[in-house]
Amino acid sequence: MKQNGKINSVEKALVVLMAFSGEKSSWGVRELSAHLGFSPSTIQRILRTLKKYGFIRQNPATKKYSLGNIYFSFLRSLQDEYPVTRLSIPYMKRLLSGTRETVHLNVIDTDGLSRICINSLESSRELKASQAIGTRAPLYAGATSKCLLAFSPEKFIDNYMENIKLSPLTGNTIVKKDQLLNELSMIKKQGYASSMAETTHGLGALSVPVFTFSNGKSLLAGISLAIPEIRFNNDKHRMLCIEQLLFVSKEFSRITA
Amino acid sequence: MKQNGKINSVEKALVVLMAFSGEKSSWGVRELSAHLGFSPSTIQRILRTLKKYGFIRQNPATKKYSLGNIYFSFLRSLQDEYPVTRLSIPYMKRLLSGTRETVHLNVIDTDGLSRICINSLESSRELKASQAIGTRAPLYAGATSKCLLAFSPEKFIDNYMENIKLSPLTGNTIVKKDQLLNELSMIKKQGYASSMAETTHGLGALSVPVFTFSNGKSLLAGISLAIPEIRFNNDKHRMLCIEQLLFVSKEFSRITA
DNA sequence: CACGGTGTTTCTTATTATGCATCAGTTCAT
DNA sequence: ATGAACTGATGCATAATAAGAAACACCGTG
Repeated sequence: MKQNGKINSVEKALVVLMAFSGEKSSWGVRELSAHLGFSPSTIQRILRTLKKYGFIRQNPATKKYSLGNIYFSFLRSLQDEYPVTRLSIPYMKRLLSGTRETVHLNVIDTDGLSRICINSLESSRELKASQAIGTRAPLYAGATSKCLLAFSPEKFIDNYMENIKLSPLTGNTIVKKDQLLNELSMIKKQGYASSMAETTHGLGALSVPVFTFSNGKSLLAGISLAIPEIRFNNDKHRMLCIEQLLFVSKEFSRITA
Repeated sequence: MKQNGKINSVEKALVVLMAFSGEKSSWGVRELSAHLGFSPSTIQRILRTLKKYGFIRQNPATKKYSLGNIYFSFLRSLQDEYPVTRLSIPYMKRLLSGTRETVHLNVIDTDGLSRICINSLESSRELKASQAIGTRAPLYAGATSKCLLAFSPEKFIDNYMENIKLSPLTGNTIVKKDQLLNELSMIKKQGYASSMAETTHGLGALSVPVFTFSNGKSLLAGISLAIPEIRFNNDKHRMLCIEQLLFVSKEFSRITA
């Protein structure tokens, strides 16, 4: 995780901050110093500043640092940023009770290269897919990604396809561009996207788009079901899921029309 | 909002970042410069760096800056920080369906001076209280705050009472320390806290504590119902709410025992 | 009691953040 | 059209400050 190249103090602070978003949520000064390759004194000073503003906290007993409460304040503003989060809640609930599968809401990330999960309702079944808020995946793999891509403006798709390299995440990931383009046009025709184990082994997914019509039709987000393979392969169950998704996709558009 | 006194570059970046968590979620360079009192070039450079790491985004059309998607990644770590978030979900759902009032989960903030809302399920009624995630309130006003304070360790309460000044938020806010102390001991006796319009006009609240027993009994969070005055004054409804809260408080403690 | 481990601080130097002035667009009223 | 008044973005010289080595203070432990 060593950083190389010139990097200014603000960047260092952000890198330090991001270290708390990964697998490890609690760090000591020297530990983090070793991990990031900045000197302990630098790390210590950055941590002190971050602490001062509530971005991280320090356990008084163990002296270790972990994430602070300030992020809860940002969440509220993010929901302003994505009104779709609020609007989609009733539909997601209906899907959860109607299919008993994990429902999640995704948007194309600002980078234009990945989708990011911005809301999730988990199935109450014993065997279920989990899809945590904040999860990212490349925009070419998985039903949700393909769905978002398929219903994006043509020039976005063209630009994306030109610049992307399709590296496989599993054996099922689509790696040929013409195959992906074919899939996209099919998705657009049938109104939903489907995938099996394109990002994660044993996990299938179904996804539909939701639109806004405030100034011209434009894609807001994708609503998806994440379904364990064993249930995904049950044709009757999968059909039921697809039906409900298509219904939600249509209903949602009525609201935002 | 002018900043005075010495402030280093990292601090400036954090102040800039925090400007996006408030009422205004979208800023231009000079606009933010005027608001914070930093020079436009400084603001511009900080914004560029924040953008580079995904903390903020820039609208390509309007050139304005707003919050980025990175915060969703922090959410997962925050849930590690507060396992109570996950644990309390089924109980909160039960309360919502049982009372049809807005349910929210709160913890004492790191500063030891306020409570912060870390989860919320909104009532589906037409007239309802809203309690957004990230909301803060001083630890002396409102049912939730009083509840959290009442069930904190004695030395914490003592220290708090010594240093705090009770400024009224509404006409109903408790401003006398001995009166507050009396309330606290009563809350501890009856197992729940109650308030009417102590922080917001027309809004009542009921709150119970949830504990962990992992190493000695200690307060984890407060679960609360936010209830519009008209329904709060209905004795039968209020009693029902209190009953259900007390039940949840007891049940939760069985889980963490 | 010394050792190895924390987090934290001091101090000097060299790095780098700063703000002025300027550039490069956009918008809008003339 | 044209120019004025915005906007965001940047090059440059200088002054402010971030950085790193080393030391300090503290805490358990062998």
